[in-house]
Amino acid sequence: MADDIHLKGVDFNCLHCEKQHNDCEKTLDCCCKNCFNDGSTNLLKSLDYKELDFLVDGKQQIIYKPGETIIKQNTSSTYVVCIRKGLAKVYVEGVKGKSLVVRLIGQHDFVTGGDLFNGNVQKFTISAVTEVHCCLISASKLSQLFSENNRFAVELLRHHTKQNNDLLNKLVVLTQKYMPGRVADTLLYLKNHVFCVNPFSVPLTRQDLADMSNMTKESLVRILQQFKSSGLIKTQGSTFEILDENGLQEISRNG
Amino acid sequence: MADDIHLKGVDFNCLHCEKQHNDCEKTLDCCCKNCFNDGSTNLLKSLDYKELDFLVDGKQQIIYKPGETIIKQNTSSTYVVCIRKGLAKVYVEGVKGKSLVVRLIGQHDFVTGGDLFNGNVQKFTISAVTEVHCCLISASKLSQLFSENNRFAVELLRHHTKQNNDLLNKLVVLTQKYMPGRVADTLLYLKNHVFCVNPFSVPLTRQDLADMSNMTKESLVRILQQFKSSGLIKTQGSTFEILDENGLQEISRNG
DNA sequence: GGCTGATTGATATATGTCAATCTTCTGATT
DNA sequence: AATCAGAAGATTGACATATATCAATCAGCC
Repeated sequence: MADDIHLKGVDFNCLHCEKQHNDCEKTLDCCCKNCFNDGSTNLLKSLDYKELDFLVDGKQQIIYKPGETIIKQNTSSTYVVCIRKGLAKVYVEGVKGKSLVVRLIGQHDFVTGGDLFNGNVQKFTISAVTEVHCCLISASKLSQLFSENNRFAVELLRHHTKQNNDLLNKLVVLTQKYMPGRVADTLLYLKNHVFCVNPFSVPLTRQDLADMSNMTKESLVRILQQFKSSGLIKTQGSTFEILDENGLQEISRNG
Repeated sequence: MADDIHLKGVDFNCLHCEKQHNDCEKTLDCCCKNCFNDGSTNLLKSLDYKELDFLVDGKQQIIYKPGETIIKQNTSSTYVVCIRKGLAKVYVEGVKGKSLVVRLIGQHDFVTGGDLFNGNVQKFTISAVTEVHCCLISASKLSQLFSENNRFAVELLRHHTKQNNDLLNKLVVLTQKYMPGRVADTLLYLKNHVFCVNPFSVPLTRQDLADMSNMTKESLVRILQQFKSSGLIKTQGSTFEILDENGLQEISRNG
């Protein structure tokens, strides 16, 4: 989720805000061109400035309050969402009222999938955990770029492929590991892929963490207590500290 | 998996076999141009003959015996596989020796995903259930087509999006439904998406069916017995007949 | 006839459910 | 700013149950 980007070309004033481009690049906070940077795929790098301008022209910048729904499962949407600020959860509303949190998205994450090119409905819900500033970009603009720049199409396919692989992995983790292994995976995911610092503060409820690990909140709490008394982690309210990452990885491996 | 296709253009002799094009189209058995027909996305239809020729030129046609591995998880591969004949299973080799069958592929199915554009390794294994005739096509050819034909890139993205949605659905089914619901889903999948006839013969072991439903073979057998005595299905060895599809769907819904 | 796979049964266990208590946060009131 | 009340979330415990495991028998098939 956090990755430095290198814009090609010379310095210029950002067309979408009053700052200098250098400021935009530094803060990664305002200029929407920075939205198209995904830690793993970096969709941005295959587009030049002209193409970026085309893409971000007419985008909508929206602010959501904690708890608000950004995209609702089973409604159709032809937007690509990219997060400028804040944390949101992507989850599937399953059977018997249960939810399954598939991933967390934060600054510069990019969400396609669901509908987009399918004409069907979204297969997941995205809702704001903290206040979220994000941009909505029309999907049709993406496809228009494909013929001009086939590297961009390949990047987008890469992005989808990665999501696919992540889902396959989640499928195995959630169905074949015991609870301690699943909680260990969730904790390692939070530390290494979402917050990227060690004592980290999680703006999620235990229920959310349980929905990420496919178990009840009671079970999650019990496993956390076990980890605490084994000296693997330290928790204080919503603050978590990983004390023994190797230990957690061991537990993750053994399922 | 079964879908009629309509090739555009006038009749012609197939360039890749000795038959007339009309025969190829009818039997869907020989001409590799028919490989690029996926029941749901129909990748073929966005390509013209020149582009198809480019794509299938230099493809490899291979035959695999039952049980043979076509693509092995954790090895890299830059091929797209399309099945000309036979049945294969796509599965993930998970933890503690467990396998999870993600989907079955048959005639005219198209498998991307895994590596392809990622430079990484495949995240799943494909192995032949019956004798499989398939074509391997170099992935780099696909990306070369993107700039000439952006509809093709969109179709490929659709294909990926559909796979993504299927995986999300499988995630919910396997984690949130009880065993009867999961077995019902597996049976309905076999009848409606794989074999498409009612009394159907399944060349899979009970272990395979259990791996599709995320349970042990013993549990699977027990559920099947329950379904039999409830009059929902009839089984005789590897032959299954769905007697009460609505009943199965009801069980699927209630988890 | 022996091997592989299918079925059935008895038992163990991981995990969920339900209920009670405890903690933390929030927001209104003074 | 301090206090308090209420609510929402977190934790703990006792119990229920879905599902796996292990072992034995049965059936089909080169």
